[in-house]
Parts: sequence; C-alpha cells; structure tokens
Amino acid sequence: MDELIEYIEKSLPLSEEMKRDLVKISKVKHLEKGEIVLSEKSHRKIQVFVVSGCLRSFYKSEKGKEHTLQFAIKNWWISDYITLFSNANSIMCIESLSYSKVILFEEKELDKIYKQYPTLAMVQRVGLQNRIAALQKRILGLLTLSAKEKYQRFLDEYEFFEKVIPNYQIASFLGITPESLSRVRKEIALS
Amino acid sequence: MDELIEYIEKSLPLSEEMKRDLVKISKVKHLEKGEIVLSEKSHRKIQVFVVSGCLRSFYKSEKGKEHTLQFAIKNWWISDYITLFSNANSIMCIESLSYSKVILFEEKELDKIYKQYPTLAMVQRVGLQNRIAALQKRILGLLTLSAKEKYQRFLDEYEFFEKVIPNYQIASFLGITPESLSRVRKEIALS
DNA sequence: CTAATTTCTTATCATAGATCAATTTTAATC
DNA sequence: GATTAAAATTGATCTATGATAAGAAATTAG
Repeated sequence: MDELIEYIEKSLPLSEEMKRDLVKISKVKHLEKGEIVLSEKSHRKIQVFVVSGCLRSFYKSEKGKEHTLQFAIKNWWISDYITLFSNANSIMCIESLSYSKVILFEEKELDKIYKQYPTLAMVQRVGLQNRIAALQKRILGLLTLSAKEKYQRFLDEYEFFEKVIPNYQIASFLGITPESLSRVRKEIALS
Repeated sequence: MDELIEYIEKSLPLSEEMKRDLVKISKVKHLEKGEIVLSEKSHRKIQVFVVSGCLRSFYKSEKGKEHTLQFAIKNWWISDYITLFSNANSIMCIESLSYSKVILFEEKELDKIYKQYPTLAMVQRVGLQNRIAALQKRILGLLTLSAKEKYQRFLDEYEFFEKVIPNYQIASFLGITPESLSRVRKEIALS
C-alpha cells in the first residue's frame, strides 16, 4: 500500500488523514501467474493498481477468441472501464501474467474519496486525461497502421514491459492473428 | 453560451459567480459548413463545445489520407485530445460538417476554472470517464468486427446524427475504404 | 529428467477488403 | 437551370492477413 501512496505523492503530498482513508478502502492482493482478478461473470466495479508484476484485461468473444484491451505494469491502473463507467456490462477479464502485487478498490469507495478530497480528484483527472490521449493514439494506430507497423510501435511503447507477455497476447492486442505476428517477427528479424 | 450552462446545469446547479467565470473564458463561434476550427498547424490547446450542428476531428496521413477520430453534435465536446493531454503534437484537424454553433475554450483557462470549482471538476470527471468507456468500446469494435458489423453498429449508435456525414467520412471513421463501405451498404440494402 | 502442455513457427490455401479506373449520382456554384 | 465539382457506386484485379493444419520449440508439471 505504501507503494501507491508513494506513487500518488509524486503528484500530490497526502495528509495523514487522506492516507488513512485510502488504506481503509484498499485491499492488497498477491497474484500467481495466470490468476484471474476479475472474471467476466462478476460485475463488480473495481479498480486495480499494480504495485509489481504485469496484468492484462481482455474480452473473450462468443467464439472464444480473446481480445486484449490493456496491459499494465508497476504504477499503472487497470480496470474494466466499460463496466466501470458505463452501464453496459462488458464481459471482461483481468488476469495476472506473472507473480504480481496489486491493490484493489471498490469504485464506489474510491469515488467517495475523490468527492471528499478534491485535490486527489485533480490527480485522478490528469490520469483520466492521459488515458484518453493514449486511447486516441491507439485508435489512430488501429486505423492507420499495417500489422508490421503496429508491432513495431508496440515494441517501442512497451519496451519496459520485460518479456512476460506471450506473443499470442500481443497479437490479440494489435488485432492480428498469432500467425501473422509470427510472420511479421520473422520479416523484422531478417531485415 | 446559455446552452452550455443549461447543459451543465443538468448535472450541477451553477452559482452566478461560476457562470460569470465560465462566460469570461468562452468564445462563441458560428461556423460555415466545411469551416476549420482547428487546423493541424496551430498547436493551440482548445476544447470545443458543440451547441448545434455537427463537427468532426480527423488526422491526415502523410499520403493525404484522412482518418476520422470523432464526430460530435449538440452537447458534445470535441477536441484534439492527443495535443490537449499529451505533449506529442498530433497533426489533427477539426472541421464543421454543417452550419454549426460552438463555444471555444482555451484548455489553460478551463483548467483554472476546474481548480477553482471542484464541483465543476467533478462533472468533468464523469465526462472523462464516459469518454474512456466509449473509446474502449470503439477499440473493442475495431479489434473484433468486420466492415459490415462496424457499419451496422455505427448506424445504431449514430442514428441521431441526421444525414450530414458523408459516407467517405464514415468509412474513414470505421477504418475501411469508401469503396468497401459502398459494397457493405449495397449488401445491407439487398437483404 | 521426462512427459505433457502451451506457445511459436512454417507452409498452403482462402478471403475480406484494398487499389485502380471508370461511371453514375448527388450536391454546390454560377 | 446549366455547369462544375464532389461523392458514391461498380467492376476488375491484387494483396495483406486470416484460416487451417502440422511440426518445432519452449515452458510447466510431475
């Protein structure tokens, strides 16, 4: 939990009271590789802060195909934003890709805190804005890039993600098949 | 300007002081069809609130291809979120698709207001969250749907957009060519 | 260390959607 | 309303990527 506080304090010094309230609603959890934090069934509205390790959120289509929405490492938030912020119930999963430590929050509780401490809400606001910019960039990428270009951009942007993400998940993040990704990788290796 | 205040007041009653401050930093503008609000060159950070009419934001690739990021009508905000919220300077354009009335804000000024009036910031926060959910949904659609399915979903979601958006712009929003869209439309018409 | 899974690669073939080019339809302008 | 320009359609290819299948490599479990 100290890690989250430390992280927030990069943007905003927290009073003892704020810290106490944050801790009160948080739940630290250790995850094995492959462990599911949030499954498609449960419509719990939770936000996940990653202390260490790596997680991903994905959607499984009727045909059983997985589509990765997000990867997250240390100091990132990951959640099912569709369930969280709209009333539609998306059928999303969040799973851990390695041994990870996370902090869980019920959206409702977190929201109360933001209402109570506007300065904290300000920090979150900046986070939301950054996320919007990132999502827009991703959409632009999906609209404009070829499989190869998407993968190369991925390598650039996710270089600090260590090698814990299997390629088939990267493919599902880029919107291509594992086979295509494999070809692209070969092509890059040969050049 | 009254329209924005009226719109905000659906979520939050505004004090006279708040209204005054909002008006102070706003600039109402009337746009002809085809008029550009924000061009790729100018790196002004502005937010646009649509009072009436219809606008779109798009990116023009090196090869001159246009890719539409967003359409917006009455009561929507539209901006170049990439320039706005990240330091990358995206080369984005916002143009009016019909006669429109909009209200412009300098991001900086708006930000000051949010800092000054936390309750207003709360309203914006909800707006940001909704946008994130919408963007995630769009990404999911781009990852999972065929051209036909994307178009059908578009028709559902944008039915209230009157018929002011030319098909080639819809195509550029869906990530397909105008020719493909035309074929999809024909197929739908025949079934 | 070996066996069993899971992931990755490679090859072949199929196809949705792109590209190019020409025509028709619709809308804008004088 | 006639002329011009913009947008939409259609047809004929072409191509990037998907689908299927099978073997190789890597990881996990016993």
